Amino acid sequence: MATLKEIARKAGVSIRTVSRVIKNKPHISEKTAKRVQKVLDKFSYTPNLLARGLKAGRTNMLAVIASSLGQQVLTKKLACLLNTADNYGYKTLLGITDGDREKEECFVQEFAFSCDGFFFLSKPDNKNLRILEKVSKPFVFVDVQSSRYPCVPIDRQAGVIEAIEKVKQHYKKCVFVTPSVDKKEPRRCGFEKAMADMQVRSEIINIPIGYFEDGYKAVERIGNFDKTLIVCYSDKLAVGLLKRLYELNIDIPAQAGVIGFDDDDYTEFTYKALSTISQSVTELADKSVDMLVKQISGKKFSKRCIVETKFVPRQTTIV
Amino acid sequence: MATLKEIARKAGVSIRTVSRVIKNKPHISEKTAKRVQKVLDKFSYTPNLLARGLKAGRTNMLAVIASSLGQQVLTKKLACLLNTADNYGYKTLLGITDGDREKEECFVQEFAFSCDGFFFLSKPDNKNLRILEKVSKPFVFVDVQSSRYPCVPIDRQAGVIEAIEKVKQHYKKCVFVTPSVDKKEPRRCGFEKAMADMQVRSEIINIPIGYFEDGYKAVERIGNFDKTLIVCYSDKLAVGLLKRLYELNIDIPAQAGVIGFDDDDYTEFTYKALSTISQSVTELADKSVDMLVKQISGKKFSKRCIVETKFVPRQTTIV
DNA sequence: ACTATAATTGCCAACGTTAGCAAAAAGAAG
DNA sequence: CTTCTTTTTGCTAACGTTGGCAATTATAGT
Repeated sequence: MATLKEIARKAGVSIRTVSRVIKNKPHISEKTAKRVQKVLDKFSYTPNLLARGLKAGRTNMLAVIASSLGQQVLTKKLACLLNTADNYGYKTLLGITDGDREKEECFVQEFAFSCDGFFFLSKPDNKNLRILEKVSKPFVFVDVQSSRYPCVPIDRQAGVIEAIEKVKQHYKKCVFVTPSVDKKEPRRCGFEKAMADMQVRSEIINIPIGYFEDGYKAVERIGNFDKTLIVCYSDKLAVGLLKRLYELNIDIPAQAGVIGFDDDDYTEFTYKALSTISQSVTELADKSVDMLVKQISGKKFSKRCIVETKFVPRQTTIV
Repeated sequence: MATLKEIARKAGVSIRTVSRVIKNKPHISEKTAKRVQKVLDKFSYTPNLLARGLKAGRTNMLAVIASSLGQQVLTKKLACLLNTADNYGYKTLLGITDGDREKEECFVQEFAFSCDGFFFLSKPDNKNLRILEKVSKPFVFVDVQSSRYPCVPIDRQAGVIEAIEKVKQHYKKCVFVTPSVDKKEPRRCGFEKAMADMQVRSEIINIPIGYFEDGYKAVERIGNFDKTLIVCYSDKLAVGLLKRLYELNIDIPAQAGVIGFDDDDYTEFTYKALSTISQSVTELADKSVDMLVKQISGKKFSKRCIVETKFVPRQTTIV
């Protein structure tokens, strides 16, 4: 862990000269450059990024604030974000908040000087917005809809509508299972819009959370299965539900069709491969990183950039 | 983003005094302290951690170098690590290498000054060990067995032996399905040891990778199912396999028993809940963080600290 | 050989924080 | 009103890097 100063001494030149070699700046003779380079290599010099960051006022690091790593899609988004950021030459700090706004605030403050910008994999909120204002660093809300702040939302509503459109003719009744009570939640809206132009019975079932178990239990509340299409808020929900349908010996996809959301990797290998709605995670990452990097470098950028979803029909729906 | 200097000016005192207030140091009158605190609050001062780190030579950050975020267990380990580190007062840098040793090297160099120590969620290797020596920062290999370096290995062998012991009396034949060709791989060793004292036929089936699909395909190579116990290298493998067994209408757990490894969250909700071998992820994180923090603070620490596994019997084995 | 010009190199302050030490102010004792 | 002690406060250098500017050296032109 040699410093510039030590290298300079060993090479018999000044710090300034070593710095020039490192930064590949002109105004240096080839001979000196070579000699210095040799010493640099020998001691395998690594620049101190703290010092650099302090001097430059920028660090080439981005921070990701996420609420958890429990959801597979979320992890996928994170992985893509890191990968894309790396391709843009940015390293990454990670803060997991467990949904705790205090922690979120704390991370933002801690990271404020150590990074050039923030990604939020959680919803905006008065608290984090106020903090963000204080630290005045660029930020992007990933997978969030907002009219006021830079964001890259996912069009879940369209995904649900597309899926239902593609399979509706085979079913006589449609059920939407969701843990969200928010009437504006996009998946729910999608379901309701799709129902509007259909002559079938429909129902919305609210369940506690969105976990496997809740799906499993939700089956009892759906009642009879006679060409019933079950649209689920998440894949986890759908997979739990699927297990109960197996136990009840219900014929899938004839008696009951099931559609999940997220395209988790295991859904292709449930006993009946789950039809689901997939989000383009790489596109999400690309757009988010692009938006943040543009902000950082002061370029023009559009504050909102929608990512599409896609219906992936498999064995739990009739095509 | 006010600095000490600005605060000092606004409060009409010197930098040194402000610093004293921030660090809660003595030799300051209560009156002055209060006045300064007020200004600090007003401008919501946040210390510049780059400057602090530079001065102090330590940053209260740890770096995690992981090969990928694709595996659910790996993500769980990462999440626990971050959480535990946070409880110890350490923030975290994250580097995903995709198994690329070059990238690994690059991350270590980049993070060298920005963190106080490293976690490796990947195997040791001449390359990373050499780099680590150069940067001379403490490190811990998480979920890795090594006799020379600080590590927290998981006793997979014992897990497999325990699981087979508990169910063996019900089966006439045992099969181990693995993507690893390494004869020393702990799960394989466990299988072979367990077989040694059994009067049953046994077989090891090697498959390309360890993904769902490979498990699905492996079924054809197992042949007939007459009280056959299938022990899998991973849950993904087991779940893929399970799907094929469903399609072939094989009675589980009577005709075929299946045991996975990892305890991924979806395994509880496959059509037959998967019996699996679980790793204590929190214990792994606790021990790893403890080991690294002790190293950093120069305390004594044991270089090796084994984490146990536990058989979780569910519906795919006869108990 | 002697300037004039160009090429190469080095000094130094700054980024924001910290802590040792010295200076100043306040209080106590004579 | 001194003098001595104690408390409070401020000056300053350092951490490693960077870049402006000045200083030095080499090169060319007379």
